[in-house]
Amino acid sequence: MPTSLREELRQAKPFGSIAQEAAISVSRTSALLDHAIAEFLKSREITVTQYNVLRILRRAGTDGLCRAEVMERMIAKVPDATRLLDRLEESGLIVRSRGTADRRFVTTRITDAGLVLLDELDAPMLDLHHAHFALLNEADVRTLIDLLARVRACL
Amino acid sequence: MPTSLREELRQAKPFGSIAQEAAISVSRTSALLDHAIAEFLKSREITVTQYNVLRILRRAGTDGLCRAEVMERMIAKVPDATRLLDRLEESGLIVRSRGTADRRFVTTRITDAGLVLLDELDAPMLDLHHAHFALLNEADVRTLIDLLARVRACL
DNA sequence: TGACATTGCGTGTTATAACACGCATTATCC
DNA sequence: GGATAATGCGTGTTATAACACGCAATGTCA
Repeated sequence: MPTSLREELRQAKPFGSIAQEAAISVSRTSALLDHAIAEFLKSREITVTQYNVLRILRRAGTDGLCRAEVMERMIAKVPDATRLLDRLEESGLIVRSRGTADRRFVTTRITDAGLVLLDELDAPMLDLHHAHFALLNEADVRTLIDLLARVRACL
Repeated sequence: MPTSLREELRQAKPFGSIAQEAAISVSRTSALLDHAIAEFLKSREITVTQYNVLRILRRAGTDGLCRAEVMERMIAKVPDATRLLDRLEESGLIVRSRGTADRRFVTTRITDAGLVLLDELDAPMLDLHHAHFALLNEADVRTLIDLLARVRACL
């Protein structure tokens, strides 16, 4: 039997409603998952946000993406995109070049160094993800994914 | 049919594994839920983190809690607790007083102003939570809570 | 009872997030 | 085709997060 959320958060009284408990469950679980990922990525001198940007740019391939396209693919909203990309460029993991057709666009691409870093992280990250969901069988995981998608449908 | 995570994040290729898709689903859903809550609380000049502290202190009652006790009840880890409480004290929503028995402890209590603010927020917050899970019936919500608890069990 | 470790909290500093604004470039409309 | 608006991005500034360190109070043990 897994520990209850009330025990985890040392709550004496029950939640005000089941919807509230569900909302806090999602936040709490996400915080723990993200924290575990962040701790692992810290060993490679990279944040979760930076890691997600690199994954987006690897998917984009040699064409790259402009600033706004990268951001709309992010899991969480990032208002200060410019300086997030600045830091990745300083680290040599991405390069930027102003567009030729429309000079307002700045195309961002992942570098070889960025690709090497991501490739090294792929296996351990998959292991982490599998470990985090090890107590659920595949049907449970699919149910979870489906339920969460239905929550997002009205957001 | 709810939109798929791949569409939301504009991903052409499928996920590397179902565990990865589940992890990203949790993060994405949490980010959207938290963002909606944050936007609402912004109208009352308060952040989600501050709101959670106030709720913890309201539960604690007149005895209050020391800094560390508040933090272990938080949903997400907060390293800079002192100045978070500083800001709440400056806003007049909490008060702090150094302990008499053990002068290392600083007891934090919610003020009347803090209680009034929370009471005003209770109904709209419950409405928000119910709206966010409106597409799920009660059995679905309980399933979601249970699945997430099982994920946290090995974290 | 005095030296040492432990606990709880505050402070200083750096990095990042958040917000508003401004500049350059392109599209639109008369 | 020139004024105006819209778009995409960068910059300046303030607020908050994150990290390491230090101080004061208490516990521990010879």
